[in-house]
Amino acid sequence: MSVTDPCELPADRRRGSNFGWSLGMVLRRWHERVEELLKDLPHGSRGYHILAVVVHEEVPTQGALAARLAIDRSVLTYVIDDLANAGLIERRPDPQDRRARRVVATERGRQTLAEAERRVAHAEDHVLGGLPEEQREVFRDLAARAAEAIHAAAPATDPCVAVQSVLPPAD
Amino acid sequence: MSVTDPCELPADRRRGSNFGWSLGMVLRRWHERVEELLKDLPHGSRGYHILAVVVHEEVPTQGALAARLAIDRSVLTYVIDDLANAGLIERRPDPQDRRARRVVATERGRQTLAEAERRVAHAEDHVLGGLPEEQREVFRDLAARAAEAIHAAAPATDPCVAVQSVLPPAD
DNA sequence: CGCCTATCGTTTGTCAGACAACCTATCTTC
DNA sequence: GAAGATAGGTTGTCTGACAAACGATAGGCG
Repeated sequence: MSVTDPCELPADRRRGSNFGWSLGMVLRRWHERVEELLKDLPHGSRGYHILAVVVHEEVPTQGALAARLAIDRSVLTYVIDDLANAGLIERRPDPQDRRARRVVATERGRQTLAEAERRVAHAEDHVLGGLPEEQREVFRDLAARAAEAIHAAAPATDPCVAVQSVLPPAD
Repeated sequence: MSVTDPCELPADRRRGSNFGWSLGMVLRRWHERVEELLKDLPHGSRGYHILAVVVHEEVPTQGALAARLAIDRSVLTYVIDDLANAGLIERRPDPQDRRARRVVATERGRQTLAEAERRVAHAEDHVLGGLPEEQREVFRDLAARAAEAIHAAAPATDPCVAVQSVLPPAD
């Protein structure tokens, strides 16, 4: 096993952009940790995100919630079911529109979220352990702002990308 | 779990740490874009990452490659198959160990990667369009370093996490 | 009012990717 | 050379994402 040490590559640039890989790596680890921590929160990190939005933001309907989190409506259905069964949120009929359901947090839900957030914050520090303290905050902040911007510009459509082969023409 | 958290969280994070969501958001968009751009590179971003490592780093064997990218060996098998079929890399028997295969890039593979990297870099700027120019580089850099650290500390095991319910005791 | 279309939430089915288990060929050790 | 370890490959299972269809209700319009 004589591996040329990968650390001897000084030029970051030479290795090309491994941004996608890096993000995937960090996210995967985040997921592992959080999923472990929130084992008995219904649907783990999924449930966590949803609960967080329900508690912290005033999101009128399930549809709006799906839009806010950029997840599929059909997913919301059963996650909310289970969060409701766990007594963390409630699904109430909207008096103005009987098609819609308003999702509100229970007190238990609020408590649970608070505890979950403590744990997740801790886990995140662990995940970002490779970065010095102050840079973690920077990273988190940049991620949040990048994500927010992406989410705002939701339609992923960008007609200006001319789809053309990466491959050089066959000789 | 005594909780006067030593690291008093800034009010910013009271809104809940949506770090995981943010990362997911950015990564998802990255994926969409890149997958589109590299449509005819076998296995898209997957093939891209593998090709990048094969070209830029001296990775001895398939197993080492899998370890480097932290992906499953069984995935490598067919991705490499297809990259090889596309004439981008070659799988050569290792003269020292006939079990092992050395994976080397072809000239065509190198050209293809160069083109792919151009496109991906462009796409990434687009994905990070919500951040001002100089912060994008910071973000990329932090991501890379965080990921590298995570990858170095590969075993996700952390015995210090006491698995305990997030939910408050049922009344 | 009766009809038409859009929207909300839900259900169902399909598909791809992740991962474990197993297999064969080869190397290493004793 | 027999036993166990390791490289690569194959197979099967399971999960999660997503599309499509559905019932219920709202709003517009004749």
